[in-house]
Amino acid sequence: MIDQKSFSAPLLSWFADQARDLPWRRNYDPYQVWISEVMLQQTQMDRVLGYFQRWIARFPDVQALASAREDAILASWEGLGYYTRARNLHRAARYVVERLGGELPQEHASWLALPGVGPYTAAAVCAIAFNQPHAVVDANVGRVFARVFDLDTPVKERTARDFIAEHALRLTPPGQARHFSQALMELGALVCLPRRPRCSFCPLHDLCEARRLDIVLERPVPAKAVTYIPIDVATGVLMAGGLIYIQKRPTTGVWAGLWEFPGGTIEGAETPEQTLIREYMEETGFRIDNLRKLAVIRHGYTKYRVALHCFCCHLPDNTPQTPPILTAAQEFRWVSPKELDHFAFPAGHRKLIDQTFAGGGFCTE
DNA sequence: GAAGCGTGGGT
DNA sequence: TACCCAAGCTT
Repeated sequence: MIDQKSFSAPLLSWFADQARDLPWRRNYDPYQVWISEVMLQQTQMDRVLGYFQRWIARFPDVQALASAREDAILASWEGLGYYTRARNLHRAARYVVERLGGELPQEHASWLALPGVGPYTAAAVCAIAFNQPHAVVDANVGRVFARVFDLDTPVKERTARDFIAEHALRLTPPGQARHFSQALMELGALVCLPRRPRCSFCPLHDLCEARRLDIVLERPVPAKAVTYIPIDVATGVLMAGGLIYIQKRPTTGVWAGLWEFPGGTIEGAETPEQTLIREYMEETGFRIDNLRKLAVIRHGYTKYRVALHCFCCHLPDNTPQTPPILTAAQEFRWVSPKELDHFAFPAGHRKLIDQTFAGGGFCTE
């Protein structure tokens, strides 16, 4: 079995040389480490950096986050996806301020108790911010270990997970948890890549069993493939008097708490226009007319691949602007095109906004 | 354990 | 184009 020093020494040396200069690595402020870890869940570094800088400027510490409004938090998160993460950050910050005297915990178990903090994030924050030894196992580390130890089952399965966690902890040198845990993830992100591994640059080259057997691309063993479901959806920008109707989604489910234009899935033999008229009636009680096609926007979320059929639409003359019913939203507003920037929208709807109102407003009649 | 929860970039 | 991929958590 590989011993601690022969594994960690070349890895730490590589990390000291190759680690990226990331904002939270300047002083390892626990708040910044926490935010970065949550932002990085299920996404990649390049995508996060801009969001992180804007977030820290706007919510520089846990007190600022706790006292922020949820709409402002979601607006700062718009485009990152998995919006429950942002709502849980808000809940956790309020808990820390109200129950923990505004001090972030330093105990692994206390972190685990915060909303949105699971096994990975609790271990990562304690290792990276406080230099405590924990097994910090993300998808990168899973891939590195699957290759170095030639694991022949998917890394998400129990036996492989337990093996990886056990050895990640065993191989952590005393007093080096901060650097060791990051080095493993950094190696997975920069060298031990999924499809184009750069084995000739790898500090673990001589230890790697998959490399020795020349089966690096066969590790890790893939989990069951996801099947995607194509759907057609209709949505419409309702205009009246230069203002736009928007509504806030429920507190649970997909895009919880985000704002959107009404619409829904095209059923059976419906045309997109028929769907939109039906959905407006079901969701708001508005009887829309004068539909005009704007665009078809393609995007995906979770297991769905969406063709979003977009319209501009209006209300008949003398229609009251308060929706008679509101079955798919917490609240509604009429806003100017400029004000749309202050609300968080799902990515598909934001694309629609960018296309429709680029250059000062097209659909304003 | 499985499913729900987003998004954009790479190949 | 059509996949595949990513520093996970919750229910």
